[in-house]
Amino acid sequence: MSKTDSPKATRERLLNEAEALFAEKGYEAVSVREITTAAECNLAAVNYHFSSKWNLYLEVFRERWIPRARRIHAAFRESLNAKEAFSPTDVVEALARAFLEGPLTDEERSRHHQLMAREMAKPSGAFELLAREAMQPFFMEVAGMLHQVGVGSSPAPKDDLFLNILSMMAIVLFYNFARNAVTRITGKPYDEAFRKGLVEHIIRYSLSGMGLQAPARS
Amino acid sequence: MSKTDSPKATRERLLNEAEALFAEKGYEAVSVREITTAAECNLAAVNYHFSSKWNLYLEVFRERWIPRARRIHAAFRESLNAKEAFSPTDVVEALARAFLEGPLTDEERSRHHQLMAREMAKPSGAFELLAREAMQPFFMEVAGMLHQVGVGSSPAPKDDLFLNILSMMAIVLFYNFARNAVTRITGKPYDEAFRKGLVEHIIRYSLSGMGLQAPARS
DNA sequence: GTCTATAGCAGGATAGAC
DNA sequence: GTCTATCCTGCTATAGAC
Repeated sequence: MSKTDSPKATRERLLNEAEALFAEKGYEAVSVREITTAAECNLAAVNYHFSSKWNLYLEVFRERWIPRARRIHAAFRESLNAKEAFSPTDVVEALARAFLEGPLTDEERSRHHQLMAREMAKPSGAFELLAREAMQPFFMEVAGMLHQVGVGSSPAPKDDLFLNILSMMAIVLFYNFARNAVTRITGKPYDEAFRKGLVEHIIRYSLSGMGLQAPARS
Repeated sequence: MSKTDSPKATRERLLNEAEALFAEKGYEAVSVREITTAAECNLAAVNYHFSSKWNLYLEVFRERWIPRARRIHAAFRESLNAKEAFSPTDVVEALARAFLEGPLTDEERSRHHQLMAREMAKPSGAFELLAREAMQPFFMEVAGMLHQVGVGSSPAPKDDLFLNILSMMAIVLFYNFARNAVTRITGKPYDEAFRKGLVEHIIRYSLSGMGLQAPARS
């Protein structure tokens, strides 16, 4: 890349390519050479801009993952604030839509959940960041909302509410990080049409799972 | 290890330690040196017994993962065969119990699902094996059973049945491969008591999600 | 800020003694 | 079957020219 590109261009390209590669293959499976080649810059650029491969990884979470999580959370809140009052059903639907057809492009969604799944499988330094700054607070916020509107009040313990939300998130995560497997098993391509059907499925499944709606069919 | 150990001992130890390490860290993050140290044998043993690190990885699936999957599937069938007739509810419950309190030890369960999650996130040569030999046939078997007893018949399309089963599997997978994250978020240790509660939760959530049971509370 | 060149080390694999 | 010794490749990281 020529020096006439905007000054931060290299750093930004490195973050982009690094995120894509880390999401796809995992930290150890990606080499600095691979990243700098993809970013069309020199091998030494990673150490210049981020001082180490490991810190580049952390920076991907700080500068890309967390802001994106916040965008999703903001989309969720907005769609609820658009209503004057909301029901538990509204919360679940807003949640599913924010994560599955919210502000992200499809590729961003895939990356986002792949990185998340990898950190959940084997938490590294990045997981603490991710949990503290995004997951934990958002999880509590949603739990509070649902509790306030009557889900998870007695006789159902709050523990149950936690598991209900977790299970819904588990489904959202799964369909995003395991796209290859889903395609292989269902035999259907993971395209726009499939994703649309998924959103409906997940909303219905989660609502019923949480006991918020009578089964659609008996 | 002394030469007086049974002849296959080294090979078996290698498979055991390799599986544990691959499950915990992923293929690339584990070195042959790490495996042979854990197995208390010589560095060259991997190449002697398995010819390459990659083939050791595949062998872990062939000789450990697939047989274990079959044990789970067998436990599932047995618990249904014990009944003279079974309902859709029985199928879901048998499914959950086979995977969550079936024939595996807790550590085996963790390994099993970690390896599975890794292959689903980024399928390698092992995924094709795993899908063809275990997941795909079992998935079809369960779908057939549920369809036969009336789930997923019209007006609900069979596609919906597929997603219903997938989502249940997604939840089972999640709670096993993301134990650290679950513990971090819920604040509860992933112990025997927690697991018992999980089984009940997953059965209830999945049954309702599939529209098989009225919500337990309204 | 970007490059080349290279240090320094860890990785997988193999040859050959025992 | 198991070991030691070693090859060679690829890795991260850094020094220093431009």
